[in-house]
Formats: sequence, structure tokens, C-alpha cells
Amino acid sequence: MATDYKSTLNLPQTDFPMKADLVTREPQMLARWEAMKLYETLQDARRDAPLFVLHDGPPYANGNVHIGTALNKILKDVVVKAASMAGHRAPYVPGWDCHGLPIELKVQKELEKSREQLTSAQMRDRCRKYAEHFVDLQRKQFKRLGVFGDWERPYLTMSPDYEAAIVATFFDMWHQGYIYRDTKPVYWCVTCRTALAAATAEAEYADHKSTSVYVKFPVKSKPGNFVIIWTTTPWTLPANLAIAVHPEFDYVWARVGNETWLVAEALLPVVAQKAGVANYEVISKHKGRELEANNGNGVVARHPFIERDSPVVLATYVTLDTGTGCVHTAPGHGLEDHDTGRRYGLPTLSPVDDSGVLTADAGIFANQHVFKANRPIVEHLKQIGALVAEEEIAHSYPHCWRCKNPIIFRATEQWFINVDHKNLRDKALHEIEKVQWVPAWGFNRIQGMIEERPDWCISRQRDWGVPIPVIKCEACGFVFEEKQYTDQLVALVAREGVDAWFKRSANDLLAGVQCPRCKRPTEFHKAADILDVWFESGVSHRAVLRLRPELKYPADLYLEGSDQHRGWFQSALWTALATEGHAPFKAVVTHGFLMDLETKKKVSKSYGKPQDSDVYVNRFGADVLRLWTISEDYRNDVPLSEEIIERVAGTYRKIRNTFRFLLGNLNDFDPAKDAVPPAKLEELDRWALSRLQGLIKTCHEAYASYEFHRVYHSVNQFCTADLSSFYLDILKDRLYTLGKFSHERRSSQTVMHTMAAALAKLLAPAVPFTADEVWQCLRPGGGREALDSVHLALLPNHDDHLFDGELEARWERLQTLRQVVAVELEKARAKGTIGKSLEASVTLGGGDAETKAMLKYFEPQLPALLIVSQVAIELDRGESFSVKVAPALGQKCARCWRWEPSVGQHTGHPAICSRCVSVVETLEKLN
RNA sequence: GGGCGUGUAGCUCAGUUGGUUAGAGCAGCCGCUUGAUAAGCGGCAGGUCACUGGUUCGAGCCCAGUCACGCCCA
Repeated sequence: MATDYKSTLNLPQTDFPMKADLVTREPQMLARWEAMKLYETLQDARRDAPLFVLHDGPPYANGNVHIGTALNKILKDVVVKAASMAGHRAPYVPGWDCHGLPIELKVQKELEKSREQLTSAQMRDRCRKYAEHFVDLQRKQFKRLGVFGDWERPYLTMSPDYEAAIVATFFDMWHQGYIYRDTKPVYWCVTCRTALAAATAEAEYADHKSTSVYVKFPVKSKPGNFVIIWTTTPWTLPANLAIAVHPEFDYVWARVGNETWLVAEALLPVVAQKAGVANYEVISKHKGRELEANNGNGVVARHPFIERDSPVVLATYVTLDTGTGCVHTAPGHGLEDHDTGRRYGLPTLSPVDDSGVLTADAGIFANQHVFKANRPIVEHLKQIGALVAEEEIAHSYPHCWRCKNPIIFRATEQWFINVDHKNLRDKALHEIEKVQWVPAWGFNRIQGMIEERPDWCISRQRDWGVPIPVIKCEACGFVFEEKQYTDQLVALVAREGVDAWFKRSANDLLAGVQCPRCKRPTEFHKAADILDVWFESGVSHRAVLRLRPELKYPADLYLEGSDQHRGWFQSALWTALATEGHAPFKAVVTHGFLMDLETKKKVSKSYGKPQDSDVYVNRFGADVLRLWTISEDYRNDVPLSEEIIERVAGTYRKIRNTFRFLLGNLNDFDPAKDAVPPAKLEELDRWALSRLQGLIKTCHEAYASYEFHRVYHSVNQFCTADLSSFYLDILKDRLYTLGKFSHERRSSQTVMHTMAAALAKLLAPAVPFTADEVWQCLRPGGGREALDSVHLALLPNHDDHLFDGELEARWERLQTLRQVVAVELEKARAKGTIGKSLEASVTLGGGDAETKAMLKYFEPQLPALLIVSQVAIELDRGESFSVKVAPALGQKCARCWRWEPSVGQHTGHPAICSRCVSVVETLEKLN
């Protein structure tokens, strides 16, 4: 029995496992939360608390949850959980974007395989099924990430109430005059036969080889004079209606052989070289503005192969980078060209049909496909002697984001939102000043975009979406715009969804209505286009914030990737400004994009890095993935690599072990009965408590300012530097070897208990599974702490009374001393004088007055604080501080492992020190 | 090509209004421990602060340019 002193120690003991095994344990926690209806319970518990609404931007209901989407969702969840724990009622209604081309194309492909022929209503039905499938799949994956929300009642852009809100918003803006129909060049994919939104990610730029040509346009009634233009799209030449020059640039008439050419002075040598002309002579020089056709002496050219004038016009977008300084202008095939054409009253000629075939207006090139027409056109130019030069150039050219084919500009009838109507743009610019942008440069970014953006093209020529709900009378052309009709349509959509629009005839849609103008029983006609899906998601402020009683308008926060400055933030802003008069968000937080650390490029399939969130969840667990998310400063791009996540997993283990140690040593501690009041705490414990206040403060600020990486780093720092290597290391001796009920031990346990509870709460928004697992083991006793989940708790508050700067400063000096001593101990270890530090006796001497005072102050505690067996202090050793390390005196106590002269002096317990003897004797008396 | 950003040790982050030898944790290397043990402790070694040039007595911080990367647009 004399040797079994180990059983007399208070060693840590806990059911909290060291190995997290998150992949199997997290689903169990999810089941527990589900069973206790945690989200609902939390909402109910905060029902009278101030409301905080983060409004979810809907991900697209297609495919698995991408790791980038997981990043976004986790950030949102951290915000929501932190808000809730800061005392808010923070409901989270997740949503999905369900309509749109990607789903329609996927379904179409499936149909092609099975060779099915479906009506558009049947087609829409398939699309709906498809979207529903992925909503279910993604919902599971999002829940698995530990994201709290109203998952059973998410918002879907394809649900009738949402669709009704879309239609209602359209009508609202239509009535106010924001919406117009016009012929305008838009990006057009000839393969998908649809317009693409320029303001969204529907056009991708990629390198493309084009035939560029220099073409002579004869000057009207001046034989031998030519204006030289340059273009990379010869197929648009049939649509040429003008030639643009810059008003401020210098242009010259140059004699080339027996001809006279007009080009920009700066580009003449280049043009001559391309044309293979060695000799030329400048005849006269003019400012661009002097050449303008409607100016008395202006220049009017003739189209080289169509009987038509091509006047010289002015435009400031003309550059001298390439070409001739004389820009081929086809208002039907370019946005800038269209603007110019409009200024000069030119028509919008666009002789190209839906599938990219040139029409009769293209003259002899009719019936040719645009991408195949280049060659014949160039050949024709050559034949008629209009071709100056030809060359292949590689340049960046827009491609369809979906089918990857090159796209064209084509003028079509489209619906637009006039962003300048009723000073909407100015209002937008004013409104964004009132919004809090995080990071702050988000303001500059969106401001620039709002200033520059053209009118918003909101129509698409597709099936899977919400129709542009406009009906007119076939007979007399009357358009049913009045509120009585549109209200009827909105009510219908609210009842049946927009499927009604596709399934019913126009007359049926306006059941019981007669054309008020012609008053004849006649056929009505419904518009064929559908709305841009950005319009749909944009109006979520109306469909969700306004419709859901638990939410509010405007939202406190929108949080998305920085691409949404042009996407959702704007589509929400424009529609909200037009219908509500102000922005739908008070603050906007943006995050960067995932980057592949190895390649320094964005994460993409081609580099073989896994894309699916589930891959990471099933390998590391959601909490590690979440911890990684908050470890990064997401305001910049976020690097992703094996190493990075492994590092974070290491931090996770450190934090977890810290919890395990705390819990293990709290095994016999009941805070209700055993807690030591603050005033009676040991100084070391007061220090730890004071440090905790600093951590609490930092975390509060970090959560409030959305700087989650500061939570990660400060908690990590605290666990490693303050706790693990200092506080807890020193504590081991007193926790293990002193009497169970000793004041010192209870004092430390009191602080450790506070510490564990505080850390669990501080970390709950970040690692919800682990924090709650700790919470269950901690069983914080009594009162409001007796909550079933840490997520029902509030964040700990920084307590000024527990913070003691003076004390911290004093202990910082001690820590410096500790480092100096550690270096000397290491030297002794290297020499073989000692092994562990308890085998050492340390002599400290000399130093400045401050050091001496510090030594004197800490003297009685120094062996414990330095974790050595003896410390001798020799203050009279002069100004220079010295540390000497020698083998400890006495013998090693078999129980507490300190070296003590008292070991061997007690007859009953010859193997242990006097301090341990008294503890053991007390135990013996109890037994 | 344009707009908005980013670039500090192998990794993630700190670096106060420009002011001494640029900090931390992790990883690395070398030890100790075996009573937090697929743990714990200590020590050591890592940086031309992307590059170039300015302003200044002094620049990681200010200015200009270059390069790389990202988002958005052409």
C-alpha cells in the first residue's frame, strides 16, 4: 500500500473523448438537436428579444453544395448564431433559386437522351421536379454543416407565393413607368437562342481567334477618296450604318498610290504597313470633329457593298490602341454603337435571326450563318477592291457561360428596366451611402457599378421561369396594364403559381374580361418571354422579408461573395428602390473566393481539388471545416489546401484537449456548492480570470465586426499560451496532489469551470457541435445555466471587476522570468544535469530594482510557478541578473514527484514528502 | 483594356497616427516527460515585409510605377 500513492491523487477523469470522431459524432448531435427542436426552441426563447435578420441569398438548386457555397453558408450561420447569443432573436430562413437556364438545359439534355417530346408545361414540370430534388439534397448538406434555420419552411423562388411577389413587383414597376420594351443589342447566344444578361455572369470571356479586316469605305461623290475602318467582326459589316471618329483626335487624308485615305494620324504608319504600302504622303490634317457628316464640310461615306450611306459620326470611346481610329459602327451589334446610332437618329439594323443566320437585309449574304459568313464577306471585299488588309488576331471574346460557344451582339425586342426613370440611379447612389459595407471598399465598388450600368434587360426567351405577365388584345392591340387586370393576374399566380400562365390560354387567364377598347369577343395574346432570374431573386425582399411574419424589412444584413455587388445586391437594390423607396439591407458583408493555394489560382475542377462540401465534411467533420472558415480573413480571397485544413485540424485538437483537461479536472466539482467567491481566489486564478475577460472582450468585438478570424486566433492563443503552457501546466501540481477539498484546488476549479463554460459559449457560433458536446459534459448547475444546449445560452460578458491590469502586468514580468529560466533549464537538460524541470533547483540572483522587487513578491510561489523543486533567491548579487540551475535537493517524492529534503523523514510514509504525508493522512482518517 | 481589391516567415494571422534588433500560434528541427498520453512541456531555427523607384532624419506602413492573383466589366 505504501507504493500505491497514485490512487491518492486527484487525476483528471472525464467521458469527454480525446478523439473527436466528428464524422460519426456530429450526426448524433444533429439528431439530438432535431429531437429537441432546437431552432424552434431558440426562436421561442428569444421571442421578445430585439430582432436581427440576416437575409439569405438563394443558392441555385443544382448539384451538390460546393465548398465555396459551404463557406458562404457557414459565415452566415456564424453571424446568426453569434447574433442569437448576443441576445437577439435571429431567425434564419434559407432559400433557393429554382428557375433558370441551367436546370432547363440539364432537363433538356435528359430529354434528348430519352428522346421524349414534351409540351412546355410538361417541360416545366420536369424542371420543377429537378429543382425539388436538389433543394432536398442541398438542404441535407447544409444541415450537416450545423447551420441552424427554418429548414422545413425555406423560401423557393418557384413557390406560388414567391412567384406572385415577382409578378406583383413587375406590375408595380410597370405601372410606375420603369419598364419599357425596346430594340436593343443584347448578348445573344445563337446556340441557346437566347439573350444573355450582360450584367451577370452569363457571358464569359475567353481567348478567341478572329479575322480582322481593314476596309475601304468610298467617300460619297469624291471618287478615289476612302475612309479606312477596322473590324474584328466582318459579319457585322452588312449592318454598318456609320463610321465613328473621336472629336479630339487628329485625322489625316493621305495619298496612297492614286487614292486618298482617311485614318487617324497616329495610326497611319501602322495601317500603311498592314496594307503593304511603302510610300504615302499626308495631304491634310483635321480634328475628328471637323469630319462629322452633318457638319458643313463633313464626310459621308458609302457602304462598300450595299447601296447605303455611312456617315462619319463622333464618339469618345474611339481609341488609338488598334485599328484606324475610324470605327465601324453597327447600332444593331454593339451597345456603344447603339448609343451613337441613337444620338444620330440611325435605325437599329440587325439582320440576324435567332439562330444566327443573316436575313434578307444582309443582301447577298442572306441565309449564311454569322460565324461562317466572315470568309465570304472578306472574299467579296477583296473582289470589289475594298479590302486593305486582313489578319488573324487572338483576343478576348465573350462566350456563352452555358454552352461555351462564342456569342454575338444582336438587336432584339426585349424588356428593360430604365434605371434612370424617376432619378432611380441617383436615388441608388444616395441610398448606398447609408448602407454599411463590409469591407468598406464594397461601397466604391458598387458605386462605380451603379454609375456605369446600362438599363437592365429583364427578358429571356425560355420556358423555365416566371413569365413577363403581359397580355394584349389580338384584335386591337390593347394592353391590359390597368391595376384591375394585373391584380387579377397576381391573385391567380398566388393561387396556382405561374404554371397557370403556361397551362391556360390568355383569355382564360383574364377570365370574364372583355377587351375594353374593341369590346369584341376576341383572342387575347400573352407575352412569350420570361423574366431574368436575377429579377426573381432580387425581389426576395418582397417575397420573403415582407411576407414572413417572423422577418422584417429591411434586413439587417445581406452576406454574399463580392461578385454580388453586380448581381443580387443590385437586383435587390433596384427593385426595392422602385417599389419600397429604400434599400432592402442595412449592411452588406462580402467575402472573397476560394483559391487553390498550390496554383495560386481559383479553385476549379481542372486542378483536381475536390469541389463538394461533403468531401471535406466526411473527411474532417463539419466543425473542422467551420473552424477553417473562421480562421481565414474571408474579406480577401480564401486559400484552400490540404495543409491549411490539416493545420486547422491541429488547432481543433488543441482546443478540444484543453476542454478535455478542464472537464477532467472538474469531475468532482459542483459550482453551486464548491465555488470560491472571486475575492477569495488565489492570485494565479485571478490572473487567469482576468485574462479570460480580455478574451471575452476581443471575441465580442470580433463577432460584432464580423472579423471571425480574430476569434479563432485569440482563442487559439489563449488556449496555447495562457492556458496550456502556463496556467494549466502550473495548476497540475495543486489539482492532482493537494487535498480534494483544499482551498487552492477549489479556487482553481472555480476558475476552470468558468473558463470551460465561457470558452464553450464563445466558440459555439464557430464549432456548434463541439461546443454543445462540451456543454453536455460540463453540466453547468442551476439557474439559467441549466440549459439543454449551449446555443440557448448568451455569450459571456466582459466583467470589469474581474479584469485587473496591474495584476496582469505583474504576471507578465513573471512570465518573462519564466522564459529566462526555461533557457537555463534547457541548457542543464542538454548537459544531462536534469531531465524534467522538477529535478532542478534554481538560484536566482541580482537584477535591477524592479526585478528584485518582483522576485521578492513571488518568492514563496516561485517553485510552483517555475515548476521546479527549489528556488533560492540571492538579492545581493548586484545589478546583473543571473540564473543558476543545479540538481534538486533531497529526494523525489513518490507521490507528487517534487524533490524534497523531507522525503524519508516520516516513518509511516518514508517515500513521500511532508506535504503529501498530511494529505495522505487526512485521506486515511476519512476511510 | 477599364473599375474594385489583395500580396508580411512553409501555413494562418498581428503589426497602433511612418520611429529602436518586424511579432504570435501551427508546421520544421533538437530535447524532456509518460499523472491531458494518437496527449503535455521546453529550446532552436525560419522574413531583402511581391518588385522598382520616390518622399522623409527615418517606410512593412505614405506616393508613383511594375509584376502576380481574384472579383466585376469590356
